[in-house]
Amino acid sequence: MPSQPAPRADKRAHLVDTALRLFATGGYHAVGIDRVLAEAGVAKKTLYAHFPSKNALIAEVLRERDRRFCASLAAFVDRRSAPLERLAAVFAWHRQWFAEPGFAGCMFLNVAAEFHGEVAELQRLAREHKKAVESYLVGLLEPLTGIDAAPALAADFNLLLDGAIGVALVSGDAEAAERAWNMARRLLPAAS
Amino acid sequence: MPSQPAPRADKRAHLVDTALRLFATGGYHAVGIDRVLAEAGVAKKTLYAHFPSKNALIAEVLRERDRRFCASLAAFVDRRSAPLERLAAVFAWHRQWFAEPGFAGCMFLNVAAEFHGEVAELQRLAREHKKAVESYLVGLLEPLTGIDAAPALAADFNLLLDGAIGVALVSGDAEAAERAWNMARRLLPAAS
DNA sequence: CCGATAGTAGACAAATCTGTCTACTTTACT
DNA sequence: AGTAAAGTAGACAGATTTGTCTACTATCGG
Repeated sequence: MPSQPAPRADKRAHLVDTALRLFATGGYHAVGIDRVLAEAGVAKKTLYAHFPSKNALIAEVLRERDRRFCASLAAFVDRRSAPLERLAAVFAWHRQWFAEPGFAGCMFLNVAAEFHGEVAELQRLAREHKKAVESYLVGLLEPLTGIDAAPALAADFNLLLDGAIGVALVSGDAEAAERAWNMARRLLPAAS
Repeated sequence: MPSQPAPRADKRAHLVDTALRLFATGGYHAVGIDRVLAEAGVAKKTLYAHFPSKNALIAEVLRERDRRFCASLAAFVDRRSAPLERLAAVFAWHRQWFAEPGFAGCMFLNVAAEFHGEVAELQRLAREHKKAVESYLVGLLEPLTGIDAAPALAADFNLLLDGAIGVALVSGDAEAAERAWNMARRLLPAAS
């Protein structure tokens, strides 16, 4: 079998990894292609061999960010077994995230803020990510609230998480995650 | 009396007004100085006679946005007299805002997302705006919850509003404001 | 009426941005 | 070993960015 016809695909991953880090902490417009290339140690031609444009790179960065976000969150949650603790872990995970040194908000909220509407693909990726988080919350809520009440509460909790992100971004206060969790607990039907 | 030594100060206001509109719907990096000047019908030299840099213009835009935001919200709230209705009006005002055609999120959250940390002045203005909103919420909550419980609930409600802004921005759903208000009601100590 | 002030129009500088292209080098599979 | 794919370095084009500067014009107070 011909195995891989494109064996140099690790450069692409490194490029996306570097771009992810720089865009996350520096913003999409403020960080230029040349900066990403210099930091990654990759030639400009290689970038445009893998992606047709900067926006296409940003789109791939968002897809990668979504993968890492979901994987990291799920791993953190799966260290707990009790349903209420698993739900609490979502907020605790956010709290850790906010306290990271280079925290600069949610890449999906930020992309919506910077490109809002102009680039439909990026807007779509942002919407899909938030939808994925909400669906994940539904699964965590079902054991606690039953299958009927879970979707509405998941939307509520999703809003709480976005609110915590906004507060943490502007005020720099990682405790926003705890504030959101305290509100979430009070909104649960009949738990401690 | 010498009345006004600088009678041509209305150009400045027009400049800020145009910049406010364009930055709000187009983003800070994406909208260039030339675009603002063309739209305002003002010469470049006039801009730099009033402001030392683009960032200084952005700072003034944020100050103006804070003034208008607070004035518009207060006027909307003051049409009600019952404390609970006045509080509900805050969320209803946000709902109207989200449904406006060019809605593109909160200019203060967005400035934090685009410049996060680099430009200390802009970050400070964002933080102060959110603090002002929270203080306003304290005043609305005191008649409902007493003077002791109000500050903590105001911080909670502020987080709810930021969450609604985030959800509305990404999903385009103005109903996020109602969702936030329904959560807020459930968090009030002893109201309907 | 006249001079100072504030404005316009727009050229210009210097940097920076995305994206293309040429020439050379490394890598890997057969 | 040799060939084809993939990467590097970097010049280059063309547009766009912020900010400065020159020359001209309108307006207003005294």
